[in-house]
This record gives sequence, structure tokens and C-alpha cells, in this order.
Amino acid sequence: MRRVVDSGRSPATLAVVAARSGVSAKTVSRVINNEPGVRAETRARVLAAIQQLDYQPNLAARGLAGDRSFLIGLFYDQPGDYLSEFQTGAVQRCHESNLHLMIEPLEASSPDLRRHLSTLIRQLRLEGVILLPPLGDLPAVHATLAAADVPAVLIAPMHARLDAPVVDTDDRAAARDLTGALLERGHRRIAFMRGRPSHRATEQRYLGFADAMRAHGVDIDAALVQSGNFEFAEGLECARRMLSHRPRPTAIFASNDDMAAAAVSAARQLSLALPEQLSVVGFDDAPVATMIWPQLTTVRQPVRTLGRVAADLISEYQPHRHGWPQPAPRRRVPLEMIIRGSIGTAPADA
Amino acid sequence: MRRVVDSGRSPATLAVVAARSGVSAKTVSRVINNEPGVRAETRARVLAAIQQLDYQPNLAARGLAGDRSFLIGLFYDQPGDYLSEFQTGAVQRCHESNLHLMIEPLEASSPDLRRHLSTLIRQLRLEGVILLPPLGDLPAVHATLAAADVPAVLIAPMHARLDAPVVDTDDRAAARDLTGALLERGHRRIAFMRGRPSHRATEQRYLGFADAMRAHGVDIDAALVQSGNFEFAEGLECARRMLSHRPRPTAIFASNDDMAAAAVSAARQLSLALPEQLSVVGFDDAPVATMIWPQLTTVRQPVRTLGRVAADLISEYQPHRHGWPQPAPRRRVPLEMIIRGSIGTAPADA
DNA sequence: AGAAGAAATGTCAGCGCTGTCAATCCAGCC
DNA sequence: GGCTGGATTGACAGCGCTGACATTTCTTCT
Repeated sequence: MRRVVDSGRSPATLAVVAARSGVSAKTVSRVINNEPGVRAETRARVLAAIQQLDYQPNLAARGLAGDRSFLIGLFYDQPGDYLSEFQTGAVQRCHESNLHLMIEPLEASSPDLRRHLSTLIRQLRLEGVILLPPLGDLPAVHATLAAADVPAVLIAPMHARLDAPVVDTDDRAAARDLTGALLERGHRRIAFMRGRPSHRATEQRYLGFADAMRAHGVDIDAALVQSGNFEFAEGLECARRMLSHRPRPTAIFASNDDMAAAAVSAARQLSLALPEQLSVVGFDDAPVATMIWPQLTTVRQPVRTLGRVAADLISEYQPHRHGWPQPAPRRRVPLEMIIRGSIGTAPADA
Repeated sequence: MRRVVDSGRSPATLAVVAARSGVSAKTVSRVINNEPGVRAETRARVLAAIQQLDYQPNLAARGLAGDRSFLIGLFYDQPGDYLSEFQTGAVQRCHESNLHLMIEPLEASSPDLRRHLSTLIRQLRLEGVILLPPLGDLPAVHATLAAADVPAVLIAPMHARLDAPVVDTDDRAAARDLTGALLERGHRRIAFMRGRPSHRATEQRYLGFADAMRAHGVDIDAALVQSGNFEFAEGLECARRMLSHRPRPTAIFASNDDMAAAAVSAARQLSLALPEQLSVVGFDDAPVATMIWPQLTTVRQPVRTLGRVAADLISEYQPHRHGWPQPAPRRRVPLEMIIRGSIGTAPADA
């Protein structure tokens, strides 16, 4: 009895499956691709053979023959803590459609962004891409994608486009609710810390804040609306300025949790008691929101869901039509407010 | 004058480049793959044609013909804030070698982990994988990879293996330094908060702590060594227990920043002044480290570099040899201590 | 039963590239 | 010049699959 050492044992091919199940290769192909026009019994037989042989179709061959790639690109500029959650959601959804996700960092400000992107797209023959902010707003990116005829899904872009679907959240409504929570607790002098101007969320969150203030007939003190650029460090400076303003605001609405954490730090340094003397709300429910004391009242960003929905749109895209349907779909993912210890009743003497 | 609309204009193929430069397809292939045995002048001519035609080789075709995939897999279990940094480093390095990175979540505890992994590997024909903890320690993962003959790089695994290269950091030395910083400031009653048992870092950091204590002739109070499982919530419980212990520790060494943040929160709730009454150190230099007040003294984790080095090992892997060289390479990336406001001199009355 | 049409299945070329091996070129040497 | 051997280059098949189209096998209806 002889044994053949075969560490690189060649995996079963479609032809082997065909032989095993007594049909032609083409029929096996039909089964794999879930094409119609295969008798149920035949399909079952083929499926059984696939199982027995533990057959896995060769992606490269499928791609080459069918002029596809089964690859979706996820492009991002700044890696942030939300990225890994987002991509996890996107990958999961992609797998359901037998697609794979390639993640690609892409410097928005890089001079050869176009070349880089173009190389990537054409080498990989990406079937679609997901653009995390702020990439969805770069004309250079859209031009390159259009030239290569690759459909894109935009995540919370500043400006919606007719030719590209968008996934976003209703930040304005959430900001309204959040502001409402402060107003309900008697706050009137509320400072608002804006985010980075290049993000859609920056404007939307401010508008929601303004909506709520107006609805309650409360004036906004322009001196108490400043930008912290979504960053902790700048938020710290900003909060210091706000807290040294007189009369002092009784609450700070920070456009994200990093800046809210900064506001908490600033208050801490001024020995203000939270939430007795100052209420703070953030946005995003970032990890830091529950890592400081008091924990931040904020709005949970359904990041994983966003990733899933984005992948969903790409999967559903019908390439036989010319481009996306007009107008391109837009999906809104609901946002959820989370009340935690960082807000309280406005101080009486304020 | 007529214009032909050609949105899906077929990209140049290798054959076109060959015709253009007056050589055979095979020679163009040689140039693309940087194979030797091509006269410099010929190479230049081909390169010029590639440029002019803006030719991009088709990955799927190269893969099919050459039995490669140009794909590296990055597997992770828990998405964390470090993941996106890591993958950014890894992607960058991969691109330098014309490889692409596929990221794949993989539930360590999932019952069909093997099946899932196996499907992925064989469909994509991954050329190598990077295993983030704790995946590098799962026998099921190694078995599957070995069966498919796919080389793996382990990131900071609990147990090194002879057959797989490892990238890690010298946590023990860093923990020693960090403990030294506390001892220098007069601290003697130092509590130590351990991490998740499944991580190599947990043990290493404790050993470094113990090294330093022993070197200074300071006894470790066993009651002050407890586990917070690397998580904020558990860290909070743990810190409360530690701070209610009498005599109270004057410093807490938390095995990661999340738990250190928890220690700060706990101290805050007990109205302890930081760092006057309590010093806290963390580990990792996570975002939260600079988002709380006082900012955490910690050790910076060179995450992006780790990603780059991991990809480097995979790229350098020589598949013509049988497996990795014995013993497989191990790369240590240096760690850097960062002193911030969370530590101070031990209280005199302690 | 037989024809017509729909449904199911098969044949075959070829996607764009690389491995194998054969053909050609050229320098160096007698 | 003619020969030899290494350096270049080319011809061609085929990687594993799917598209287009041909063929066969059912249904259904008269």
C-alpha cells in the first residue's frame, strides 16, 4: 500500500463536481450561481456532490470568466474608533451576498489620490465602493469612480448626489431631542460646540439644536456657539472659553463625545460639580462616553448597522440597469438618545 | 465627426501592451513580475508602453494563471479602537508588495469557526493571514490553516509556536519601567489590575510589575492584585474594591487604559484628588488616555507599526521553502512610556 | 399520438495571464 | 568563420469558470 504525500492537495474543481453528480460543468455553474432553469432534483444532486467534495469555487476563475470580481472596496480617510465597527457590519452583509470587502485607506488630501484610487479600482475590478466621510464629497473621487463606472455608496456626505445612494442618520432630529432633554431640565443658557466643518453632521446637529431652542422660545447666545473641530484638544480650549463666559452656561451641547469629554475635563479643572453646576451632552456614544465620570448623555451611532446598510445597497445594485435608479436610494438609520449621568436640573441660581 | 460612447471602455490588456512595445506577451509578463532575464532596453520599452496605455494587469487573470491570489487576510475577533490603526499599517505595507488586504471578523467562540475560516481561505486562496489576539492561540485556527497550507503571522500570542512567526512588544520591560516611575515617586502600596486571562499581555505586564517591585524590595500585597478583564465596567468594580481596602493603595497600575480610566472614575466618585491622593497608570495609550483629567501616564502601543511589521513578515515569506524557516522569525517592536498628569508623589501621610 | 413550445441541460470557446519548454540571439573562443 | 553555451525571447497550452448558443427533454394541447 502506497501513500502519496500531498500537502498541497489540489482542491476539487467544478469539473470534478460535475463528474461526480453526473451533469455538465455548466449545470454545476448554474447551481453555484443560483441561476434559474435547473430542476430541483438536479440541483439537489449537485449540491450534494459539492458538499461531499467540500468544493469551493475559485474566485479568480469566476471573476475572470464572468468579468466580475466579487470585491467591494471600503475607503476611509481617517481611521477612527467607529471604523472597525462599521466594517464589521459591512463585511457581514457582504458575506451574505458572497462578496468580499477590501478596506483601503485613502488620503483625502493626497495629491495622487486619483492615481491611487484608479489603480486600485482597475486592478481589483471592484464592483462597488463605500465612501466614508469625507471621501464622499470629493469631486476627484467621484470623477475617478465615474470614469471607471464603479457604483459608490456615500456615508453621510455633506451634499447628496443624484447619482449615488446615501446612507445616513437623522442627526438633526436627534440633536433636537437631545437639546429637548436639556430644556426640559430647565437649562436656558446652553453652549453649543460645533464639529469639523467638512462633516455633514456638524451642520445638521447645529440645526437640530437651533430647532429645539426656537421651539422653546429660547434665544441662542452667539458667543456660546463655537467650534471644537470634533477633537478633544480643541474641545478643551473651546470649553474653557465657554466656561469663562459670564453668565456661565449651565449646559454644554458638544457635537461629539470627544469634545464632550473635553468639556467634562475643563469643568473638572475649574472644580465645577457635574452635573449639579454643569450639564454636558455629547454625540456618538463613543467608547469614552462610558469611560468618564459622570457618564455622558449622548446619542448612539448605529455604526455597525450603517455598515450593513451600505453593503446592502451595493449588493442590491443592479448593474444591468445603467447606473443607479433615479433618484438613487437613500437610507436613513434611526438614532437613539441615551440619558446618562452627565445631565441634571439646571442650577436654581443661574 | 463621430463619437462612440464607450462608458465600459475595455482596459488595455497585456496583449495590447505587447503589440505596442513589439515584444511577446510573455516578455511583458516578465516585466510586470520583475523577473530576471529581460534586457534593460527591452524592459524600458515595455514599461513605456505600460505607461502610455495606462495598463493595469488583471488580478483575477494573474491569480488564475499563476495560482496565486495576491491576497492577505487579516482576522480579528473583537473590533477595537486599535484595529483600524493596525490595518492601516498593514495595508500600507501590503501595497508596497502589490498585495491586498482582506479584513475578516472571526468569532473565536463560534462553533463553525473552522468551516467559516476554511471557506474563506479556500475561496480566496489567501496567500497568508495575520491573526490578531486571541485568534493566534486557537488550535482550531492553526489546524485549519495548516490543512490549507496557509502561512500565518501571530500578533502577541500567549504561546509562541515554532512554525509561525510572531510580532509582539516587550510588555514586561515596559511594565517594569512604568512601575519604576511609581516607585521613584515614593509609592509602595501599589495595586495591580490584571487584564483578560486569554491575552499574553496580561501575564507579561504583571511580570514586569513584579520584577520592578522585587528589584526595589517592595512586597506585593496579594489583596491588591485583582482582575478587571481589560474592561471599563469590570475595572470600575475592581477599583472600588481596591480603594476601599485599608490601608488604601497610593497608586493603581491598570493593565490597560480603559481600566485606568475606570480607576480614575472610581477615585472621582470617592472624591479623591488626583494625583495628590492617588496615582494611576494605564497601558496602551488608547484614545481615552488623553480624554480624561488628569491625563493618563501610560505606554504607547505602536499599533500601526505592528500592522506594518506583520505585513512585512508575510511579504517576505518565501513560499518555495517548505514552511517558515526554523525557528520562525520573531519581531519585537519597541514600546514607549508616556508620563502624564495622572501620577504624582506618594502622599506623605500614607 | 404528434406537433409546438417551454424547460432543462450540454457544448465550446475564451476571459487575461503565466508555466513550460523551444527557439533565437550573441559574445567569446579556437 | 564556425562552434558553444549562456542570455533573451517567444509559442502555446491551459488555469477554472461562465457566456452564447445548440441540443435534448419534458409538457401541453389538439
